Amino acid sequence: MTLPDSSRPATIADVARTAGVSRATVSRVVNRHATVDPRLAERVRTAMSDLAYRPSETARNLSLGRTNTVAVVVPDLGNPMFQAILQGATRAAAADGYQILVADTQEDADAEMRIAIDARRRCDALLLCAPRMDDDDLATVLRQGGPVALVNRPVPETAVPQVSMDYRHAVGLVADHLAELGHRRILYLGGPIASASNRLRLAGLDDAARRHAGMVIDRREVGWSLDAGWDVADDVLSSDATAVIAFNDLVAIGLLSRLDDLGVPVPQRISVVGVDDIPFARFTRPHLTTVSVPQDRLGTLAWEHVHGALTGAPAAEPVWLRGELVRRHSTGPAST
Amino acid sequence: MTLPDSSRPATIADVARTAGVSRATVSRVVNRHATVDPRLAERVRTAMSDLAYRPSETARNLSLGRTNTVAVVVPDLGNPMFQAILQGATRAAAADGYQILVADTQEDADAEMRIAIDARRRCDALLLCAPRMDDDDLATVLRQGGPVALVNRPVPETAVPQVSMDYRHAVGLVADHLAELGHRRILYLGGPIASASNRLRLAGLDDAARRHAGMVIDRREVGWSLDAGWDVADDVLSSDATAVIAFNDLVAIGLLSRLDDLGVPVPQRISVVGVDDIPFARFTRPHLTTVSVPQDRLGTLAWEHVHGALTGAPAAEPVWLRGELVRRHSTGPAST
DNA sequence: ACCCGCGCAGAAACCGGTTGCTGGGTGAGA
DNA sequence: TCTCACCCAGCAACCGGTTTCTGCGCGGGT
Repeated sequence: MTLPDSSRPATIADVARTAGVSRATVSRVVNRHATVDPRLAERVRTAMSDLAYRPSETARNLSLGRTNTVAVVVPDLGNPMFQAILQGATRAAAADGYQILVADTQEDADAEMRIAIDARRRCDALLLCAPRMDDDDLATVLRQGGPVALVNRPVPETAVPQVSMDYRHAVGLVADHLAELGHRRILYLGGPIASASNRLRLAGLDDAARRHAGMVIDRREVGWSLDAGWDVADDVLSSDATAVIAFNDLVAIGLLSRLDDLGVPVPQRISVVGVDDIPFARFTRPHLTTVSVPQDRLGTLAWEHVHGALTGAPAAEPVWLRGELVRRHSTGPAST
Repeated sequence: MTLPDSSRPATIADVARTAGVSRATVSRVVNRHATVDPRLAERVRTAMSDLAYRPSETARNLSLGRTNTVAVVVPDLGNPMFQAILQGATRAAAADGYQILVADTQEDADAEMRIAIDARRRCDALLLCAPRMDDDDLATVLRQGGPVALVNRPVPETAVPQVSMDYRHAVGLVADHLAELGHRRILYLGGPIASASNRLRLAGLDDAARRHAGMVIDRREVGWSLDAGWDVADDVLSSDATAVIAFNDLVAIGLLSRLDDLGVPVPQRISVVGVDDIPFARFTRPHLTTVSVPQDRLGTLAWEHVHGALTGAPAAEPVWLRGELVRRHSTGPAST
């Protein structure tokens, strides 16, 4: 009997030879298939541990036509929103025995399709987070086949699983809150114009303007980051708005910080409200009024949809998640 | 000629049959190997695009014995530190044509070894971030073979690539800064006692106490989160410390927020300093004095080490990254 | 005693690529 | 014109598993 070279990882053939059985039998023992004679099984097991045998994932991927891996494609790994989704998806997938391949498109809408298709080829399914690509490209990706779930990118077809935050509703909540406090001149600091979630927010603002007579909502496009909020502070002060709705908590926090530096009292002079309720929102000065957005739920739900599709469950209906207003201290009665 | 079933993705055999050549030739065309007759190559290329052929990654993984994928194992995907490392590694790896498989051990030191070995089996290399496992388990993982890089977990063997933040040095910087401001009674709010980076900080504190006559550094174990900082505020105030060194910026920010709520003036009554210089540190009230830690550089460097190992470069020496003091407004002269 | 059926293990095909080796065809040189 | 060499494409083996199918052996029933 030729001893297997100990420098090379043991293969199923090594185990079979050592145990004096066929590869098929080793495979059956490993996968607890069918019935194998207990004594044979025992011989196989000792051979496996003697050789420190670990089945090759690569080989079984090919043989089974399945990788137990799912790709998550995000526009920017530095964005807390996508970090939360990634975390939710990773943990949920791990509980079902799946691994996550992560791809960061770095906000490049053109590269996005290529990256998504590439990632898809090594994985059983695809989780697209707020894809920036246009509808045509998205359709191309969907046509590649294999289960795909969309997060925060609603599309008309209901056949593809989708999970989205209802930002339209969320923005409505904060607008109503501000209206109740007597605000009529409101400034919206928008995020990436191309993003679907920004369009939803804009729709929510339109709804609100319709609901509340006399409400005027001016708009600026600033971005989604702390710095964006900081940079826009002077602009905000030179407007006649009594309240600001920020694209998200990051923008709101950046703005709050700058206003504080300038000695502007919030909410007495101006009210500021965010969206997302990220952990930091509770630790600002003043504490930020915002809308809770269960971001990790987005990831978890998206995983459940994909997992359902992988296990042959019927296609799930699109899901819209709604947040709740979190009243803290950055909003107050209108100053005039 | 039997038409390939269009519902099933085309394989290399389908392309070969359609183009009237052997699979070997198709493979050579795809990989631009050797010289292929231009007319044949053209026939193959049209066949490929007709059939929308995409080579199976799974199959080439098996054939080439390589997956072009690297596993990143982190204790907690919710921790900004690891998010930054992951981002750095992902982008650097993508630039070299590699993908990242991410695994979250959820701070479970026992499961960590299993997760790491599992992830390793599907990947070409392993990036372990601040592993919580003990030295024996770590040695077991390293013994599995394949390139491994350690981030923020120094080990004596220099053979294994490692990249670590020099928290010992960082803590020394803030301690010196506080000493200069006249502080002698200092409170350290420590993180997870098991973590290597906490031990480094403790060593840094010992160094500092030795350097500065009369300096007394008391210690509390509180954790690493915003809430941890918030919860410990009363305890801090009841101590006689004039300055606090927080485990990281999160703890510092949580503490600052609570102190602000309590009306405690910072830095007049007490100085607070963090470590990491996360983006939020610039937006607190008062702006947080801290030590810059290029967290994404950790990820980038770790990738470079792993990539070097994968391409047969000689083992790189362990790297220690040093930060710089970032003076902002949460520190001031000692109050007594 | 003979036959049938069943249970278990192995032979072999398969997953979809890559690659060493071989042989045929062509061109050049003598 | 004959020979030799070289270039290119195909055959077949291989990567390391899984699974179908087959055949052997044993037990029970008549």
